[in-house]
Amino acid sequence: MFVIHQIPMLYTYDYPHPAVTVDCVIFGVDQPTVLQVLLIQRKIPPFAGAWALPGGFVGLDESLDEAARRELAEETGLKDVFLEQLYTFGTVDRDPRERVITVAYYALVNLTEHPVQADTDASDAGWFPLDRLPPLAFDHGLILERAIARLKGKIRYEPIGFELLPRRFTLTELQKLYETILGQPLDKRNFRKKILAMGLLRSLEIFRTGVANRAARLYEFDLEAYQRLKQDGFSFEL
Amino acid sequence: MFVIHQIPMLYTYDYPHPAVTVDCVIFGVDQPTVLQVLLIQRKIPPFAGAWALPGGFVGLDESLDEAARRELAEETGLKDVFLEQLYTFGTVDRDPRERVITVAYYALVNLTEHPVQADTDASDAGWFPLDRLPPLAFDHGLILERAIARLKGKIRYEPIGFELLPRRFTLTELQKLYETILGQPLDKRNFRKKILAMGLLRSLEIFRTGVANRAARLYEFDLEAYQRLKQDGFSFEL
DNA sequence: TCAAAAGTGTTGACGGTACACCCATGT
DNA sequence: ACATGGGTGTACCGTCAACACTTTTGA
Repeated sequence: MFVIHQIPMLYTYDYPHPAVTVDCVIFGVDQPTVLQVLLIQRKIPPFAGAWALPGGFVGLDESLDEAARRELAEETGLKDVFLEQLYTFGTVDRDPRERVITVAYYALVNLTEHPVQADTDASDAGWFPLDRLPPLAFDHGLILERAIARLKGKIRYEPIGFELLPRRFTLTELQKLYETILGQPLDKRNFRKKILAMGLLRSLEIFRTGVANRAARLYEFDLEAYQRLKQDGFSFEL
Repeated sequence: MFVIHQIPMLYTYDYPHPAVTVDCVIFGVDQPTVLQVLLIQRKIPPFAGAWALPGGFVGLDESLDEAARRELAEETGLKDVFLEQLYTFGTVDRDPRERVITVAYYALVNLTEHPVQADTDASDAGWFPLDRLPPLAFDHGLILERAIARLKGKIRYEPIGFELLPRRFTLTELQKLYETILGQPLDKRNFRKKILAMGLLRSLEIFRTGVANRAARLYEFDLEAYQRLKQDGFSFEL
């Protein structure tokens, strides 16, 4: 049985109409700093039981960005996060059912301030560290790979790493984050010098106490300062 | 009248199906170095008479990349060029007829070796310098802006500028190209030092003669050398 | 011989990297 | 007192930017 959905009144053109979905690669970190991705377990075929990126079909009355934000909220409860278009995947046989074109987005989330609800549709959701991934449905492994590459590239010259941390963080936490994403150790003194010299961090008179060592000073990312500097052709580097 | 086109047999899902197109931003240069874009004049509404990016609908049996290459060949005769996905545009009212999602690509072309045929469909095509653009149909102005930004960014850290030049070129031609794309003058001695030090250029024993000044040495881009270096974690810079 | 572009080196400033020790805190 | 992570400065080196004159060629 064919169901024709929402054909607009003006539609008089003999053009193909594929299905279009948005999928979201959602990165988060927890302590100790491990990069993780949010996956959802499929309940229905194809790939029933396999894990997949959260996502869904794009409505005719919503933009791609809106669709991505809606799906994100519906399936994980996340709102107001850093979200950016990644790439559009459109090979012919991505989905065994019919031709599906997928616009992939990626999002950065800090787990402490945006707790992720297991999704509303009663399918399982879970965080997976990048080195312990289950087999993924469709070509989602490919999408994830591309998202990781983008994250690694972008984090060097745009201050997006802060999205993954709680609003207040220590310099060591920030450094650990960079080390996990870039996959290489960084020199502590050089890292601090560089990041502080940029003038993007507000240093607070608050310290992380209750640990079995010297209390660490907390910092906040100073968005206004960043926007001011960016206008004068300032470039964030490493 | 509704025309339902190529509904696949497996199609039993009640999901919206927008139209999907690919559009191509094709950059070229001519002498003296001016960056130009290829545009096509529309014959039919909407936006009849206005200029637009070449492009067209994506078939259900071809990938997005294939569709972009096909449209490029059909409308301009160009083949085997540097082509890369740019961004996907999906706001709701981009096209007054119906919901259309457009996957934009950009291409770099050297005019001397790939002469562009006025397209086959008997509509006019033409090159426009970036500072003398006609009003563009749909949101093609937006797409073009994004393509320019991408080109400016990418040319600094990937050796794609060579795609715009003939196979053999002088260092001054290369420098002029970078100056136009980046929109700033570069120091001649520093530019030569840097670009030659990378070891990506094969220096030839051929000279550009017949000009009213000293003959300039010609160079070729050495693709093999680049691929070798890239594997060892080499990074092209400016 | 003139005009027009090709070609070529040096220096100083700056930023990046390498590197080791003392301090504060809780157990 | 000890274990754990917090916090700090310097010296060397390489890279980038600034800068001007001589050479070749055709008109």
